[in-house]
Amino acid sequence: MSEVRTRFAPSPTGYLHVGGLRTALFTYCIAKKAGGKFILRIEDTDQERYVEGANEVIYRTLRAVGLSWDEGPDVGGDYGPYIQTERRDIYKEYAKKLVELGGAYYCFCDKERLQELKAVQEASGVNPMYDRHCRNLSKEEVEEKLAAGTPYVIRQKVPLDGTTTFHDVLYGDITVENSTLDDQILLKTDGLPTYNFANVIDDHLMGITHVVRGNEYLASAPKYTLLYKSFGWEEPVYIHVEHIMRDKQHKLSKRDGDASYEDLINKGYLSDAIVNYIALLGWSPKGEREIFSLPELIEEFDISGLSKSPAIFDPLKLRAINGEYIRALSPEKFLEYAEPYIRKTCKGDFDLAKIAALLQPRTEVLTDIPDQVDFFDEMPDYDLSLYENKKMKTNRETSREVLEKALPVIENVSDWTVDGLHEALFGLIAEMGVKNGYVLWPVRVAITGKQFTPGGALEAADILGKAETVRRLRKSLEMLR
RNA sequence: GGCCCGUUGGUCAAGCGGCUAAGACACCGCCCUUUCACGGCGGAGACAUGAGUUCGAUUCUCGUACGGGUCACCA
Repeated sequence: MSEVRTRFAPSPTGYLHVGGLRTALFTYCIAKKAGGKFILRIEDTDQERYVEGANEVIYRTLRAVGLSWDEGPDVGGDYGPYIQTERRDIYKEYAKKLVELGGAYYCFCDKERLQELKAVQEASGVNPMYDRHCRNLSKEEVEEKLAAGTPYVIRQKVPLDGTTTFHDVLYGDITVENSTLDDQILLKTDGLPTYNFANVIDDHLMGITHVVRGNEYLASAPKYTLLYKSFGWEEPVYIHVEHIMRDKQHKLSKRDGDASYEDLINKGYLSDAIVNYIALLGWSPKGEREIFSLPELIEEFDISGLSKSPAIFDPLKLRAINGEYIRALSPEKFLEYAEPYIRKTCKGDFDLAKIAALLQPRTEVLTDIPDQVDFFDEMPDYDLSLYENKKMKTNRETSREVLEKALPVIENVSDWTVDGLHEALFGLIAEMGVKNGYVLWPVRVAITGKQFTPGGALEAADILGKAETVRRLRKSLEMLR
């Protein structure tokens, strides 16, 4: 059996949609699991949509997630070039060959005629299709127009009757009537191929064995099958994957602002978590585990786990998975990720490692961080009602009393560590014969000014330092008096 | 509209003729606990629908409904 070769073939739009990324991921896994090759090909035959620097976005993203390609534009390979605009002569050659083989023909209809035709067809409720006006031009007529320099396209010569069947791994055999198939354009006036032609030529020439692509190509797949037949080529294995949706009705789209890999990174998600999550959309592993690194994904991946129905992208689930990844990070690594976010609201000279340690179990996405650490630089103005806590049995009165007792105790702490503070305050708690929260709640409120904080009174005091802690306690006590 | 495809809890999903129909996220409750988290335990919640095949259908077939895709010199 020959080597498995798969390809990811994005068009450079300057934007890598998570749906595309997921397709790339599945494609990559299929190749790697089989010990095969993963190829990157850039489909840039639409010159009007050319976007400067778009290829770099693709390279950068795939590298960031670890999908390394064995062959591609920047790394080369035996089947290049890997950018379609650099292959235009190849397509032309094969288009002409197809004409000779009887699978295609020259068409000289201009866009105006086509537009009128379409308008008429639509008006009469007929499915818009090319009327095959040029399908039966004589060889002489064609030569003549060609010689005269008439602009032309090359169209596929679809059989007038009969059916075409193609096979998809997930959907099985799908059969359609040839009469429903249009004589689609293969080679455009500008000499470049359409996707419909280029993908067939390239996949064949590049020895692609498995084609993974979005479900939107399902409808045109029979036309590709016909093309392979005309050339006498063997078809690759097809795997059409369903879309990732925003909700039941709409695909996840650019305008939602979280449809690209980079959008997600900017929202504070970790690369590995994104990959892990999107793998779970439309695919499910055999067991119950759902956290997988890329190598584990390759190991675990199986086409039979792919789903035929669309999956709705659930940001909440991504958050949860991201949280798992964050918690699994080493403290050092987490600090590295967290520091820029901490620094957004906490500029002071604090022990960031300690802050990060408190943050790590409380962070699902990195962007959760700034709001959690905004009290370190300066205590926010807070409402005294914060001292009222039913469960702790505290109110403003009890808090004032407690703080009055706690202040001297805290001022006396010489070992300013969580342990030292623990010893001192728990001493007071024991002495007073009250519950921990009765003392610790008001202390925490008094030095943080917040209802919720990462860590408790001891941790906050430890990080704030003695001088600042005492200053805040005094200030809060003033407010309570 | 024609053609193609899909439909298991709110979401992702397992299931491949016989199960009390997994699991995860979210939700609710309890425990842990100095807040919030983390962690632990428990709970509620689903086979779109109608026929047929069968001793037996979530699973097979057909219809219906709903949803999606596609009908470009875009990919």
